[in-house]
Formats: sequence, structure tokens, C-alpha cells
Amino acid sequence: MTVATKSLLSNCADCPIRHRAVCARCEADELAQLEEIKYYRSFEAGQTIVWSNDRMDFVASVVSGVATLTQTMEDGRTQMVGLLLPSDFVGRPGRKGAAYDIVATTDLIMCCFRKKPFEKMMMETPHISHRLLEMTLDELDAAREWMLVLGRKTAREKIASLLNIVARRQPAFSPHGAVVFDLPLTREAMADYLGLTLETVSRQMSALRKAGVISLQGNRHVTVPDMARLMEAAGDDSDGGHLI
Amino acid sequence: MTVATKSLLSNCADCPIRHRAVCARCEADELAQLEEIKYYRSFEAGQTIVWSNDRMDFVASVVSGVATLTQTMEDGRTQMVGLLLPSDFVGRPGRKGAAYDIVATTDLIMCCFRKKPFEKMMMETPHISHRLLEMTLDELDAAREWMLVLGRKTAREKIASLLNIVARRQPAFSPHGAVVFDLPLTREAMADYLGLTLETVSRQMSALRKAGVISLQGNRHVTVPDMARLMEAAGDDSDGGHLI
DNA sequence: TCGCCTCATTGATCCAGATCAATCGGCCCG
DNA sequence: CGGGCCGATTGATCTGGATCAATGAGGCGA
Repeated sequence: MTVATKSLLSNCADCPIRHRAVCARCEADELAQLEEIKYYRSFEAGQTIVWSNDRMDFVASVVSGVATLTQTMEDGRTQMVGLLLPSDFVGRPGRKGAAYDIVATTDLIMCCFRKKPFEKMMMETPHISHRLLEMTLDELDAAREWMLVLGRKTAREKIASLLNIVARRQPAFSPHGAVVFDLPLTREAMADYLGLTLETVSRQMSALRKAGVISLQGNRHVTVPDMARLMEAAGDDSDGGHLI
Repeated sequence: MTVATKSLLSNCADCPIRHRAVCARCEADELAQLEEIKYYRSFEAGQTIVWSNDRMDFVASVVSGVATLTQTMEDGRTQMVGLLLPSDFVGRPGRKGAAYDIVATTDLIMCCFRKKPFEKMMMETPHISHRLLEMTLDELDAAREWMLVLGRKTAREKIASLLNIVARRQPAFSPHGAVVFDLPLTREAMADYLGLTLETVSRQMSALRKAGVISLQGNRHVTVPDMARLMEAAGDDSDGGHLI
């Protein structure tokens, strides 16, 4: 580990997700308390972080990289139910085990908190529980948005919706002009997220490319020349009247 | 309004959802505070309670009856994203407008709190914000469960999953033996929840009836002779190892 | 009692996406 | 440099659920 990384990882004040994660509202003294119960873990792309039903004695924030939450039926059908990007929260206070498989789809660093002391701190620190409530409400909105995608959108709209989500969470995103990014998911993982087969994902990616909505450099590297066209392909109102 | 109903409606201590709603953890003095900012509203089956994007200056608990949350695309496709049963919470503290259409599907009574004072109380009363966090995490789990239903289940499994959810929230539910209840939704509303057409819903209800998984008295009244068979039809593990 | 309206059922046909199958292309390892 | 592997693409065919269409059945007002 380089000296720069080590510093990044030990000092909350310099943390890249300081102002978006569950600790966003904490004061200096509260951060100091968190520093005492936190530790970092890193994972390589493809590693499973937690298996569904496993005991889970920590909660965490994603610092860098991407992870997925996946549900599996007995006969093997799978559905991804969450995409965890930097600053997203993992785990549920007040529950023993994991409800989903959690898998790193890129190299990943997580900032973990031992669950017991974190729960204790939540009880005593409104800044944490209020921020967690706010983040959970946001996730609930995202999950409901995704229910519309899964229930009513066509394969092409589903793909465009996924590209849209990933594009918007890029650090240097601007709603107008071109956006360039790497997809953090394989075609198969995209299919699991979208309720499709990987063949359909591949076909519709090609279709969007042929229509000029996106261009591809290799399998993962995507250029979106015009976000408005992508939104349109996703079936979303391009001037989305979003509430705050 | 009868005397009995009036008493039910004015005194939190006698409230039927007292121990499951957002106020579940409140002490007597906190209930007294809530009583000051609460008021009741009732709606008839079919009435729209709030339109998406409307200003919403209250939050509420469902006291009796059933409501739905629905999202609509510009071209008219709709997806139901939530089913609100007694004790469920409506609205989002910290947001001005409604994100979804909220519609009463049966006659409905809601216990409303003016938003501003409720938000103030949340800041000062951990019993409320902790309970709300817990309820929101449960809703998030339910939404993710529903993502699996929408993304990966067959039409027949979808219907069985919906019947399963409704059966389990009946006041007098027992996991073994028969369950009898009234569906709170039309075939069309079921279709909106399940990401299907109403014709497919109707066909699959008939198929489940012919297979003996359910029996129907009229359109709405359902008897489930054996919950295990219903779970099986839903594609769920009948001895589901649920976490707490 | 009749006619209408709403909700539900059932039938016939169509099509988006699943399934089955072959091929491609980059990458690692020997 | 060649072979094997993994992820992705593309093609051919099949099918579950959508769509289009007709009919049924309860409830209610005139």
C-alpha cells in the first residue's frame, strides 16, 4: 500500500466519501468515535463479500469500487436487487444475517464498522441515524424506480436505464454534453440486474450502438454523446421534473 | 360516525395500529405530543389521496383499509410500487412533494401528522426516528423482494406471490391450515402491481383455481386451503429460513 | 323489471424476448 | 507461436405473455 493510500484510509477528514456516506453529518468528535470502531477491507473483482444468510457482524460504506446485492431462488434464477457505488451503505443494523449475496464486481475498498458498537453509537448519535434514514429513503426510491424498470420497460429501455444510472453516478458527470465511463458489470451481471438474458443484453447494446445512442470501445468502455438521447431511449422524460 | 369509532379515532392508547405504526415505540408523553399534531382523514374506495408531484404537507399512517403507490410513465404505462396496509407509513419527511400517486383501493382511514411539526418531533424524539428507520428498512427489503418477483418470476408465480403477501398480512393469519380473505385489489390493480396485463392475471387466477391452490367465491373472496402449496406455486421455499 | 355499466373471463393471434447453438476475439499460459 | 478459456456477439427457432376481440355476470338506478 502506498503512503498516499494509507493516509487516505486512516483519516476520515481526507476520505473521498466523507460528505456523502453515513458519516456525512458527523462532527469532528463523532468522527473520532467512528475512527475507533472502523477498519478497512479490500476485495478483488469477482470476490464474494458475504453470502446470503451468513452471519454479518459489521456494517460498511463502499469507499471505492462497485458491489452488487443479489437474490437467488432455489432453482437458480437470480435477480440483482442493488448496485453499491462509492458512499453507499451495506448491511442492516438490528439484523443478524445478510439478506443477499454481496459480490465485488470491481476491485473494492470498504470502510467497515463493527456492528455492536455502531448500533450503540446510532442510539446515541442522531447525526448518524438521521443520515442513515435519509440514505435508506433514497435507496427505497431507487428500488421503486427499478420496479418500474423491471415491470414495464422494454429490453432496450432497460439497458438505457442502466447506462443512465451508471453515467449519472460518475464523479465528473454533467447532464449536458458527452459522458464517458467504464461499465462496472459484465453482460451477465447486467442481465441479472435487468431481468433479461445475457443474449438480449448483448443484442440491445448492439442496437443502441447502431442507433448512435452510445459508442463502445471494447466491451466495457462506453461513450454517451448525448445524455438527452439516452434518457429518451430509457423512456424517461428528458427534462425530468425531479423533486428535492 | 359512531361513538365507538370516534373514541377509536381520538385516543392513541386504543388505536388498532398503536404497536405496529411509526408511533410504536413512543411513551405516553410522546403520544400526547403526537396527538396534538394529528388529525384523521377518510377516503372512499377509488379516491386518489395524493397526485405525484403534488405538494404534500403531511405524513401519515394507514389506520384501516388499503392504498397503493403507483408510478406512471409519460406514455401511460403504470407500475404499482407499494401496497399500503394498516400500520404502514405514507410520505417522506424532508421532501416537499409526493413521488407517487397514492390511491385508496378500499375505504380508508389515515392518521395524518402535519409535516413541519412531525419533522421537528423526529429531530427531538429518537423513538420516532428509530422506528421510522426500522420500518423503512423493512419496506426496502419488501421492495427488493418485489424486484425478484418482477424480474424473474413467471405470471403464475407472480400471482401466487401477491396472494401470499396479502394472506400473510391478514389479522388472523396462521402459517398452517386454511386462510380466507378478500383481495383489496381489482384484476387491473393486480396487473399493475405484477407487471402483467389484466387478461393474464385473470387467466392465471383461473389456472390456480383449477389446480386447487385457491378457491374463489365471487371475484374478490379467496380461500387458500394450504399455504404451503401457495408458497410452492410462488416459487418460494415453503420452509423459508427467514432472518430476524 | 329492464338496461346499462363496470369488472372479469375466455378465445384467437401475434411478437418480444427466451432458448439453443455456433462463432468470435482477447488474453493468459505453456 | 499455438491452444484453450472466458466473455461477448450473432443467428435460428420457440414460447409465454401481450394484444385484439367477444362474451359473461353482478349491481344499481330509472
